[in-house]
Parts: sequence; structure tokens; C-alpha cells
Amino acid sequence: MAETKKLEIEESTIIRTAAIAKALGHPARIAILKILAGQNSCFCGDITEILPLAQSTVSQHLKALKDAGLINGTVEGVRTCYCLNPDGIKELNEFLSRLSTDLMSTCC
Amino acid sequence: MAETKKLEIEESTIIRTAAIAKALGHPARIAILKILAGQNSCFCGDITEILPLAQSTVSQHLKALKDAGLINGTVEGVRTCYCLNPDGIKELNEFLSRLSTDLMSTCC
DNA sequence: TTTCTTAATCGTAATTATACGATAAAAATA
DNA sequence: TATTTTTATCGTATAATTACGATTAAGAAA
Repeated sequence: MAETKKLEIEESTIIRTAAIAKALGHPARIAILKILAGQNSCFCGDITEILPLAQSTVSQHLKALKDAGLINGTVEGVRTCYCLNPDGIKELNEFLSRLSTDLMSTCC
Repeated sequence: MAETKKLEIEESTIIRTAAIAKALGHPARIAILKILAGQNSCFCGDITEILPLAQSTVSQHLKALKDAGLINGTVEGVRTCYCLNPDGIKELNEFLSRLSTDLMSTCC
């Protein structure tokens, strides 16, 4: 039973880790995160000017990052102000560094 | 020019980071990496017994991990012996921890 | 009120990912 | 040699991703 429970926890960790990694799994989304890290807030239009992508595509990537819990978006009038979500970024750090540790410890 | 060069380097880093993250972006592949970390070598058939996936599907995931440089496969007679690729895992650790650091430093 | 701006969503097309069974190839075994 | 074992690959179906332009909705400005 303890075994089963441990397995369930492990599995949900795997699923969450994979979901975070998936959100990072496109150059545009990595770039967006770095842009948001460089300034403490940003609008979709600003990102669209920086990246060689259409506004609708940038909006889609922003949605993916938001769904993964890595960024927040707060409506400010006609625009939406995006910024990194501290909780999500902490989770990203925790889950991925834990994975790295697990893999490194038995490998390198 | 220094600026342009820096940008190119940055972009290749972003692309590689995204590629590594993409390889991690599926629960089955995270599970496979953990299985390989638990023992220093493994055959496709062993993994197929552990995971609820068909042999051909496991083989596909192994190929994805190999293409991303995260695992090695050496043919041993009729079987293939898979194990973590230390270089790839080091890269994983470097690129993702650097990303975490970049995002954490301005966020949390 | 009308026009403009901004971002989300819709519709769509093309590509990629995921999963499976079936098959093929190569080595081990009978 | 014939059979078995193991894994990669093929063929295929379905779903998801990625990208774009067009449209919509909501607020700001004229």
C-alpha cells in the first residue's frame, strides 16, 4: 500500500515534470520566458515586435505558458500584462533540478 | 557585430534548450530516463514490461531520447543495451539549470 | 458616437507526435 | 537448417502542434 501510494505520487510528479518540460519545448516559448525575465512585465504586442511571429501565434504561445502555470496575465484595459509566475518558476526549478539530480547521481 | 554574434549564440542555446525540454516533454520518456537511471543498462523489452505501452511505441520513445542525445544504445547481439548518455545528461543539467537561474534571478 | 488599438479567438492548413499491429532483419538457439 | 527471440521499422490512424490571416470583443481616444 505504501508502495502503491509512492507510485502514484511518483507518477503525478512525472506527469507534472513532463508538462513543464513540454511548455519549455519550443524555442519561441523559451524566448518569451527570457523576455519576460528581462523586464518585470510585458504586453503581447511588445513580444510580437521582438519575435518573427504573428500576433496570433505569440498569443497562442502565451496561452500555453499560462496553462502550464509558468506565467501570469493580468488585463490592463485593452492590453494584457504578462509576467513570470513565481510559483510556476519555482516549480520549474524544483522539478527539473530534481530530475537532473536523479539522472546525474547514477550517471555522471 | 559583437551584438549579432551574441544573439546567434543565444539563439542556438535557446534552440538546444528547447530540444532537450521537448525530449523530456512526455511522461513515458521521463519514466524511461528514470528507469535507465535506476540500473546502468536496460533493454527495450524490459522497459516494455514496465510501461503500459507497446514495444514499437517504447522503441519510438527510445529513438526520440537517443536523437536528443540523452541516451546511448549499443547493440548486444539481438538486443540493444540502452543507458543514459553522461554528456547529454550533463548538457541537460547545464542548460536547464542555467534557464532556471536566469528566470529565478529576476522573478523570485 | 465613431474610430482606433490591443489581444483573444476562430477557422484553417500543414506538419509533427503518439500509438498500435504487422513485418523485417539479425542473432541466438534448437 | 529451422525456429525463436529481440528490436527496429513500416504502414496507418488519430490527435496535437504550429502557424497564419480574419474576426471579435473590449477599452481608449477622437
